[in-house]
Amino acid sequence: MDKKDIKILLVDDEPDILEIVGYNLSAEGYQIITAENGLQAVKKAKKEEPHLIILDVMMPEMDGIEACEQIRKIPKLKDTLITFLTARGEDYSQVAGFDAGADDYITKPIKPKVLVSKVKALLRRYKQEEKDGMLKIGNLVIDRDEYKISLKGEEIILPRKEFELLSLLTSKPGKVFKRDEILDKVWGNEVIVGGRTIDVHIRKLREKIGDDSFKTVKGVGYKFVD
Amino acid sequence: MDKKDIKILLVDDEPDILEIVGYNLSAEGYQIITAENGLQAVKKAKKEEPHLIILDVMMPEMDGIEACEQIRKIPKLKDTLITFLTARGEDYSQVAGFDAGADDYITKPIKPKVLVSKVKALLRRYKQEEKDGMLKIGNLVIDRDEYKISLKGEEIILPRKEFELLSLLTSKPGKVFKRDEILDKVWGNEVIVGGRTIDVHIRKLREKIGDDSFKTVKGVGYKFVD
DNA sequence: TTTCAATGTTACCTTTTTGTTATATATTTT
DNA sequence: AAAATATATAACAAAAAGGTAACATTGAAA
Repeated sequence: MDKKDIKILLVDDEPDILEIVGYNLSAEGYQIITAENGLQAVKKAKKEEPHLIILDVMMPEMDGIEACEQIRKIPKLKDTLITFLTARGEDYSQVAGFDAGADDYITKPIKPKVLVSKVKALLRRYKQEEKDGMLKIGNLVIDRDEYKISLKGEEIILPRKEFELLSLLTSKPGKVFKRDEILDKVWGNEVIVGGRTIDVHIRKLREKIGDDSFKTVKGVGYKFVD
Repeated sequence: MDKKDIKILLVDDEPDILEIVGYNLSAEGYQIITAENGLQAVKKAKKEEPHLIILDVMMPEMDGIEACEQIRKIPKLKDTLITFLTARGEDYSQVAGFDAGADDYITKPIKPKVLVSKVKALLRRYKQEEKDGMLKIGNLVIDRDEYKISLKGEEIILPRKEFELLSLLTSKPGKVFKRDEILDKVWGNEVIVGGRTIDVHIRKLREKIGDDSFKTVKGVGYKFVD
């Protein structure tokens, strides 16, 4: 993911802080959104789905700790990183913050260089965790990052379409994926392909992975089974 | 199976890790057992037969990989789930881990939320519940996602029309569905089919699911009963 | 009880859907 | 640009599903 695609939500009631922090992070190329209190923060987080939220602990309306807890309750934001801004020495904030589900904290007064490097570090971790695309099903290991699979330890490189098809089907073993759904997810709605295209790709997967792993549900679609 | 009946064996040489991971999993309601090295792990695994083993890769005495291999050799632990704890970026560990028979891995540093959700995901297989498209009626389970049903645990694959007919009738057990209604919902209004079509499909369902489940209401239609 | 319309049953036919192979057309790599 | 690799399609084969006709059976009303 590119830096310019990363959204950071900045929450503080002091405009000065918003500005200085915002400026420094913008300069790094991140997309910045701001909020002035916890309530606003929760709303904006839900709407914008930022990758990282920098939350001041002390704020009117709703403090950072509570905002953090609220945000953590929103399922789609479960992987969002949250870091607190706390005054130095406020030990309590740090502990409470971690309990509330924070990933890091930054102490005031803010030093731009420290801030930027912490943010970078956090997002690096985030990126890496996003890359944990390894999936094991039976004797099949699928590495979504490297576009390769291994079957009983044997590495197999699949062409893109085949890989994506496999990837889709294995994302929910047992579930029947309708032809429409497969076309949509693997080929994209816009592309119009012939009626036998999916079948042919399924056949290739069957050759490589094993016949029994792919079940046809006539009139509906295909499913992957363990 | 209830959460409190699920045993997890935690293996790490660092007490801190044992504590934090143990704490989080206990809080979820799992039974926790610990070991401090591979040797101990193998012994305890044999004795306690845990459902899941969380193994650190790097340990004194016997590392996680070897412990895993040993455990996999014990027949009664064939179905035990094993997940590794590895330092981030240790690609080798991951591959080796899967080869040794691991089911998943968790990267350090450990994020409690990630840990808990991974554990839950792994253990989901022990619990049948938690699926939306599932409908249970007596000894019949209808899985709309997988387009299959199971009768007394026996899996049956139904052709589409039969499945849809069954699906319709079971959507309101006891309710009589008029022939018109059935035609409309299963065949679609546009399609014109002969007068015996529904009957034939009902017959097929009766053959597969059981005669008594489908009652004829003469002059009206059919209903499904428990 | 008899009647008759509604439903059950069977075997068979038709249509639909999928599988398979060969071939054409991109696309990428060298 | 040539070669190698991917992807799509066409055309046919195979299989499964769906539908129907013809007859049997049922059960409620006369």
